[in-house]
Amino acid sequence: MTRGEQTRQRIIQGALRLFAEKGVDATSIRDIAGSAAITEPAIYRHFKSKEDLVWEIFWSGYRGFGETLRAVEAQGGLRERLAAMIETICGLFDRDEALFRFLLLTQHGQLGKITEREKSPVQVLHDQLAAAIHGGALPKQDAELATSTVLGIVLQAATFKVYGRLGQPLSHYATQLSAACWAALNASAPDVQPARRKS
Amino acid sequence: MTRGEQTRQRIIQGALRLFAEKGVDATSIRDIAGSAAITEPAIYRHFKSKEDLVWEIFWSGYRGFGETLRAVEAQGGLRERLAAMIETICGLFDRDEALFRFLLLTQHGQLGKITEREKSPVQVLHDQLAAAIHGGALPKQDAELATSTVLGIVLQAATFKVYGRLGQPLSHYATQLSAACWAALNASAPDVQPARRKS
Amino acid sequence: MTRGEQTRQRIIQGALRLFAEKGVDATSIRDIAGSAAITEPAIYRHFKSKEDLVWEIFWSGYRGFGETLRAVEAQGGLRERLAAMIETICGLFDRDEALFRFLLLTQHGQLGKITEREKSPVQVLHDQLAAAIHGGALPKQDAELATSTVLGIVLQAATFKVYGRLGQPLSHYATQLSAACWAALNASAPDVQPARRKS
Amino acid sequence: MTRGEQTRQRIIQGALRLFAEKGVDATSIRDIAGSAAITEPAIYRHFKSKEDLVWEIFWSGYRGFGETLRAVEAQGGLRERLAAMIETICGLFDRDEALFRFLLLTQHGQLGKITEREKSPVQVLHDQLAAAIHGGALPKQDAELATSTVLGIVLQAATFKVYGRLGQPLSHYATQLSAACWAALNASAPDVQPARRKS
DNA sequence: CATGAATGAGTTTTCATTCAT
DNA sequence: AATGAATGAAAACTCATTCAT
Repeated sequence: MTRGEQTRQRIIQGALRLFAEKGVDATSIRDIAGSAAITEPAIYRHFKSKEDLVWEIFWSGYRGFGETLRAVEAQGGLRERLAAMIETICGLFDRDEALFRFLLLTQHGQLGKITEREKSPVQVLHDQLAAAIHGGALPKQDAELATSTVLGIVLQAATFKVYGRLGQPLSHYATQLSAACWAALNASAPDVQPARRKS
Repeated sequence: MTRGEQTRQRIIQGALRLFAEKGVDATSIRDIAGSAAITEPAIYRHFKSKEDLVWEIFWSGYRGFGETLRAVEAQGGLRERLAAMIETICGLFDRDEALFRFLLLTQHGQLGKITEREKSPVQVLHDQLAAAIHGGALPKQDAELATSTVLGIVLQAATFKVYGRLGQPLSHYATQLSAACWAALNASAPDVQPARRKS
Repeated sequence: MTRGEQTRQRIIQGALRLFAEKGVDATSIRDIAGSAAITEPAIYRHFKSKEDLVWEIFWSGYRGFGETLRAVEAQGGLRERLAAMIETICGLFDRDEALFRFLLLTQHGQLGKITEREKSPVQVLHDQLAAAIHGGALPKQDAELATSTVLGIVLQAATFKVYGRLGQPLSHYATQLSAACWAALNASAPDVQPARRKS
Repeated sequence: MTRGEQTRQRIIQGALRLFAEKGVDATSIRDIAGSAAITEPAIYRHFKSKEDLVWEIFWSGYRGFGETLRAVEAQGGLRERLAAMIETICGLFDRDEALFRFLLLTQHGQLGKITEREKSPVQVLHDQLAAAIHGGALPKQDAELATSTVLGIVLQAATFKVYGRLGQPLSHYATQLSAACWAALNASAPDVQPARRKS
């Protein structure tokens, strides 16, 4: 690894930590330079702009996440694949919480820039579920809503973990999360009237 | 409503829209002043600082949200109350998407400032679920995780809606969402081995 | 004159002096702020950007110059009008050498931005000469070249004055300049072979 | 020509083009390096500093210009020599417009550095005219003003050419320019009252 | 002879905020 | 209740230049 590449990595790691802590906008180039023990202009030898730096970190994480998800063994039933995916996600979270937090925080600003739809983790999940619904492995339902549900169950747990509402590493909850997802995906058609609001 | 109060409302509405669109940090006092058709210093007659403005909008929305949730008729079984809550949340989203987006986006920065734990919407939900688990209306499980699951299912749907992945108003999906939540909360203990990852 | 307008004038005067001395690029906003005894950001209350400031000074001077030229009494023969114009130009130079120098230095960067052709001093001169040529008051010749010649004679004298090659105020040379211009405009067709170069 | 010398020439040519286009201050070392297809520090192997590079290009052009002018055959009458000089200048312009533009633009900043007065093109012209005035070949007049007039007529034509106000190569206008110069130099004493300005 | 990496000083510009009116 | 003018601090970024290799 060249000296330049080392510096680049230090910038990325420092930036990632700061972004996860304070958010992108609240992190200045000066902060990042400090965290990588270089001067501010040195950053511009490695990244064209702050925006570029953010995007590079975001996309490499997001795409890497999607690729890891896609690499989950395709054999076994959907139930098993789902469990594997969720376990994978939990593992990624536990291994690099800063990256995860950054992705969660930053998605709103960056999602619009993605053109390559196929490599996004959301899309990987969606395609699996859509295929299962189409193939009869899951009850007929809106594939987008199904994706949202699984994603929500897992990501909200990650968020709770970040805020300290969950005490164990996320992986500890993986089986419970996948059971919850599986149940939600197989929920029978609703037959209940919601209670009325007061007043 | 006095003239001052009218201005104050214009500031809040303008700020809310901008915050939801671009985020708090990317919105300047100048932007807000422009959106309320006043000058920048005039804002300081109504709010002590930008931080104060953000907090005031956040907290009134967050608390109002919690109160609305708590106002859901306490009678009826948990299933019905849950359905009512979810329908309420979906309704709030559809009625004021900007506020909802703002709350979602901003929670990370503001949640730490909340001292009054009991009024938060998360807490309302948590308390209901914890009581149900304790009372046997739901299987034994971690109440925090249960809260996370319900919250995740609903909020992720809202997020999907924001990104245009769901076509209908959120209320349209309310019954499906509460069915999914109910199923997830009643998921039987897991008995499946996840598939192994490739390589 | 309001306080703001006073500041604006101080900025313009300071900037003009610095621009004439060192050129636009070599003059920083900090320099200008210093010369107007205010802080740097205060400039931005009066001008949108440095570019805007430069343009505003340039165009108001350039246009004012054109207007003054156009205001020269239209009666009298061309000879008299030309003399009056040249005297006017010399007077303007002597009255505000910094402005003149700035216009001379800066034209290369700004001339392209001019849309309103009619108010430019060059155009005023051109139109007069073109009319005279067309009307027979001057021998048939390229009007652009005629304009260039008159302009060159006068502006180069101004340049020489700036560099200290001419000792008197420019006005002192006005009659000589206009005699030279008149002669040049009436030059008979050339009948001379240029000498050959050595080697 | 060694490789080093080739690089040096590429730097000079690239810099010259950029300087003529955007001006010296607006051209960065990075721009120049790019235009010569080398890296920035490589420039410092050939020139001590940016200032040095500018000066070297300026002075070699300016001096070469003076020398070329001085090389014009000394025999023949003044009229012929003047015509030859002007034709030479026009030729130089047409052959290397970038150099000419650069000299015109940059003179203001560099002229002060010239110590060797005698080789400058302005001085060559001045000396010829001064001798002619002194020897009676031209009417008595201020030699500086005479120099200014000839210079102005020619250089303004070059400027008009640069701005596209003249359509032909400059050489095409050479005879007309020298006729104009000759006439201007022989202008009889003025005997006209300038018209009065309006109001 | 040339490069990759870095730097100190500086650039223009924006920010949240204050003050006199 | 609101404005015009101003400010201190900081933002992102560029510049000419140097140094080790």
